[in-house]
Amino acid sequence: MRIGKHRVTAAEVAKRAGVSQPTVSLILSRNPKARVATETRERVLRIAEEIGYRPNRLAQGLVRRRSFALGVIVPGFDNPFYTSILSGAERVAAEAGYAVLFCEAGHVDVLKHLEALRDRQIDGVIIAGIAASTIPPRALDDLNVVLVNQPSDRFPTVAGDSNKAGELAGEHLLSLGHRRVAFIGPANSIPAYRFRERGFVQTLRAAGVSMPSEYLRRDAATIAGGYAAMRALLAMHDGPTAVFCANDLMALGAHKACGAAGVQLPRYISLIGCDDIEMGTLVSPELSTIAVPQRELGARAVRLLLKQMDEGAITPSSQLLPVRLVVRGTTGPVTKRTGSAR
Amino acid sequence: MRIGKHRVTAAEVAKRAGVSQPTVSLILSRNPKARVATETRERVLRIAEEIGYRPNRLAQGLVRRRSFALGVIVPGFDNPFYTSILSGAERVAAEAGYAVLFCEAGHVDVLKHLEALRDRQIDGVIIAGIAASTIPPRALDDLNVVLVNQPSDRFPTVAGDSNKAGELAGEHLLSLGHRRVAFIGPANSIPAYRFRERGFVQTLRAAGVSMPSEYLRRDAATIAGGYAAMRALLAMHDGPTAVFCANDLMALGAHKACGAAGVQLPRYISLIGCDDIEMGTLVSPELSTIAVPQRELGARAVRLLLKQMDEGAITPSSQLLPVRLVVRGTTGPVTKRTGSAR
DNA sequence: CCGATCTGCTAATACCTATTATCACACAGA
DNA sequence: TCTGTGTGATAATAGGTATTAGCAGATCGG
Repeated sequence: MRIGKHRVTAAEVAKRAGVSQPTVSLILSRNPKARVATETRERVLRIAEEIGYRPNRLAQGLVRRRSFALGVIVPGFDNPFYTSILSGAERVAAEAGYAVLFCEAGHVDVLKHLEALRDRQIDGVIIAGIAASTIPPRALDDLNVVLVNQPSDRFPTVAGDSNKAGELAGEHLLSLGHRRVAFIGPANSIPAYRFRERGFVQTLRAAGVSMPSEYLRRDAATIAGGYAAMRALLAMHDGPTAVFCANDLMALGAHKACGAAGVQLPRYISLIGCDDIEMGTLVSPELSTIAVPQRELGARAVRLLLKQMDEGAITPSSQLLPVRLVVRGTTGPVTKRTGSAR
Repeated sequence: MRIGKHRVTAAEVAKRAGVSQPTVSLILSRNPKARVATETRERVLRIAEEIGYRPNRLAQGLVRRRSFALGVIVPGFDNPFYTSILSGAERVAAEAGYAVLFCEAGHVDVLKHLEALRDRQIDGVIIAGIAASTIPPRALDDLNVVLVNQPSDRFPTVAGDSNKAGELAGEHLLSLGHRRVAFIGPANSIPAYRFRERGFVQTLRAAGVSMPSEYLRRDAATIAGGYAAMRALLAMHDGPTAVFCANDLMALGAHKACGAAGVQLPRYISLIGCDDIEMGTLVSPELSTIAVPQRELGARAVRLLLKQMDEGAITPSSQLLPVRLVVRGTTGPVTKRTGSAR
């Protein structure tokens, strides 16, 4: 095993400065209770700087029972939505001197990840895109947790307003005159997707539009899933004139299915997604969607976690971030033809 | 500051088992040199299991001078290429019991990241997408480093065969009859991009095709960069009939620029990228590209790192992974018209 | 001149594990 | 009985920091 060269320790700084190690520690940790002569402080700081002393965070963590590291658990990297969250989280964490231990569920069981994080005396965990209800409650005992995009009465949460997202999508399609409207969502749904669906369906119902059960398609929350679901809708005799997808990835799959079937968007079908990932602007026509502030979700989750740790209180607060309708090219007024354009 | 409940320590296991803490440590760490009575071993293991003992990795790291954590530094998450690498790396690392500290350059300076990793007694670092030559050599002293997608005589590397990628792209375009061929690449280039460019240009030259300097466009390695570069090419009087982009992100930007300008692909222009990210299959026509095994790059980088650490030797080996031409919809035979289709 | 208070620092210890040296003991051989 | 040899455990310590209690000396009030 390769071992790095001799590390500079606080004891070494102490020796050179002619003081004791605790004095160095007191000065470096800027403990306000510490009374240190200005002259001594400056000498120690100078020497520490000179020989490049940096406290060993492992030793620090051991004695302070704090590792200055956070864990972020996401379902996977296939969906840019989560990588953006991660990106936002890492920025804030790094600025605050925290490391981010990143865990992809799916590769390794979530429980294993949680155990590994616990072994590292992790200071807090952010869970995004995984339903907390699927995690045994005691696996999260004594852990600082912040959930992203799902409600909880046990942990603080940061979420985009999923219900509102569904409403906006519904209102938008209704305002364009659509009445035969379908929904494509994932099979075993995490809370955010359920809310999007609910807000959508309720908005339709409030307008007197009901969604037949065969308009409700469930498949994997991936491009392929959206593709398959849209194919099924296109194959119907009385297909919808508009489709709302639970996330942009599925919407892009649906977009592709329309392209493959020669169904023009938005002429024959209006399509709207949710998330606002960059990929949506690459396809033609560009994807209409509901924008969710992904980076901001990650950034706020970390801030909330840090705050929670400092205060020591688990205040199940929940932040709901606003979402925004983004009209691009895949939604348009309903046409007089039948929805099925095959 | 919130502190977790009493942690189960080795000392506690020892007390309950009626042995000393070192005995527990010897048994749990499966030290082969340790001679322990079978009866004692089983008792200790049973009790450890019962009360849920797990060694504190910070304490372990302190004494063993090893943290069982790796750092991965990537330029950012905008490019799925790097998230795939990260994903591959995380899988292998997690299976081997290593944590992945993930660092996004750009947010925080690379040197800051490296210092932070060092403070955590990191066991090794994987650097992807950042030219090692831009990092002060001594910032990497005494660090186990593996570079991804760039050559080095100092560190082991894992890379896709970038030169070959350029050659494949060149051969493909030549075989379709193209002679007016352009290249779009990033401005300040990391090595992989330079090799792609070189392989491409040399292949053309070997076939007697030279690339005029105005066909060589440089811009940011993003969608926007590719878009701008392609716009410039489209605006030319004698534009190219085929374009090779240094990565898929730029190619997708170029794709979009063609769409916006009403230039049909591949009828008026053939377009080929490099990387093979999933987004390439979403656009229509789908993007032809050179596939680089991204997950495999990440996975191998970790394996190489682990091997290097175990052996204690810095053997600057380099693995070159094969790349593959993927013909989709954006490349086709050259037509008789002039390349400029505006 | 004596206790009280303050100042600036250090001794001692905790955090939790891994590792080396050593010890008590039993047993075999001479 | 004494020496030698395993066997199975432990004592002691290291690893690098933070923290609490306390100490020596100075200053001060009475």
